[in-house]
Amino acid sequence: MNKPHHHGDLREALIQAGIDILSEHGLAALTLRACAARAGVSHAAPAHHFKGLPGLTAAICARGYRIFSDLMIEERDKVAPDAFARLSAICKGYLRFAREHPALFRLVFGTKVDFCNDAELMQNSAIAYGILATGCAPFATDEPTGNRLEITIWSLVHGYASLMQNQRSDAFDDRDEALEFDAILGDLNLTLQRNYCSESSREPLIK
Amino acid sequence: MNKPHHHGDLREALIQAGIDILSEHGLAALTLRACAARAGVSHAAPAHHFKGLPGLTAAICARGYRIFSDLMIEERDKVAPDAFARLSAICKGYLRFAREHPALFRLVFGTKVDFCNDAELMQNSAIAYGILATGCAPFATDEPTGNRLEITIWSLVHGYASLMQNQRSDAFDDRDEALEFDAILGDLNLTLQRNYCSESSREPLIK
DNA sequence: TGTACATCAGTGAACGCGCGTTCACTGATGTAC
DNA sequence: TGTACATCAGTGAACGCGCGTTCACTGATGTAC
Repeated sequence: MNKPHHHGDLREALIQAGIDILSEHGLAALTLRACAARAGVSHAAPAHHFKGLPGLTAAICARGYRIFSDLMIEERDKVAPDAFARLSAICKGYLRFAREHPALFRLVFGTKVDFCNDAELMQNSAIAYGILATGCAPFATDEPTGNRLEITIWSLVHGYASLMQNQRSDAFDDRDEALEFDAILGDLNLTLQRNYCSESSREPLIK
Repeated sequence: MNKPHHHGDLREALIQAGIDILSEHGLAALTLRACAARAGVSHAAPAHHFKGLPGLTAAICARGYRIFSDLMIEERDKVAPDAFARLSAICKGYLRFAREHPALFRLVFGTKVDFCNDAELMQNSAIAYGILATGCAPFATDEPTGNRLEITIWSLVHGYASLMQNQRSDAFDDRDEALEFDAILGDLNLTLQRNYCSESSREPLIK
């Protein structure tokens, strides 16, 4: 049995090949043929297994969300159980995902993948967003302020990650992102603490 | 003279064709051949005129930055000369660009275009970022806080625009973006005003 | 004012490339008996 | 335990498609004289 006809775990091999290709050659290089070649199978194999390119990219995207979640959880569980420290750590994981997996970040937040037809993908993305939402929860007091706070933090960290990745300005050159983002959150800490520490001082947030 | 050999303004026609294609069919549909067909010229014409696809996309990207700047200026000049109102209006223009020109937004902030080889493009992008920076300036007191404040606002509005555009969560369904983002900035107003109104209360921002 | 000529913008046919898809096939797997 | 057979994962050749590029060309423009 030197060359088995059945691969064994073609699915996993193709997903991993896709992740590697994204990492080495970027989003545009993610094709059925490239993944097949990297996994060492014929180029018709992925089309057969995933029912076309959309199926493969959806699977890779789902894996991307798991990597994303793992990074946020890893950072969060490093720090003491203080609400602000934990939120800050989750953001650190978010930024690590953007920095360590730039093409995967673009895939996951891009328009290339149709989410609706893949249950695993929808579930994994919900889990990832849930981690961030849970990190924000201690600071939220009521609707709609609570939801708005979550969106504020999310926008902030996502925008920072995107701009950092695209390097669209000298302002983002050569900086220690994790440290700087911590400082940004530190600036906001004032606002967050108004929600967190005191019930009565809520109304300035609603404006 | 029913069919002149020389087009007259091929450059402008191709750029406009590209903008239209982006708007109607998205980023992936932006090709030399599609732009040529839309502009009514042979498909070799844009390759000839712009020295290949990178040149054409750079020109379209430069135009995108001008549209972007125009929207921010238009909104800014609508409101009274109050620093916070003006900053808020500039952000409104930023969000309008993302909503009204989603594919162009993706082109302008994506990785498809090489900025370094196009002087007009670099200049137009610097102008656009300058508008936002100028809007932030009244709230900045000193370095590095001033620069960090600019990055905070920029990240916030950019992240909000990106997430809104990608609709990656129910949290972004069916909302009045301009209104909500105003509320978000309103939440931050507290922090901004600490910088703006009072010189002495500066140090909590540095943390 | 008119003629000759250089320039050059845009043409259209041809090329090679990588892509996703299709399809008859092969050979390993696993079940029924 | 052994045999027959259905299933199905992966093969490899072929296909058509749209892409960017190339290149000899055509015809309008504008300048020199």
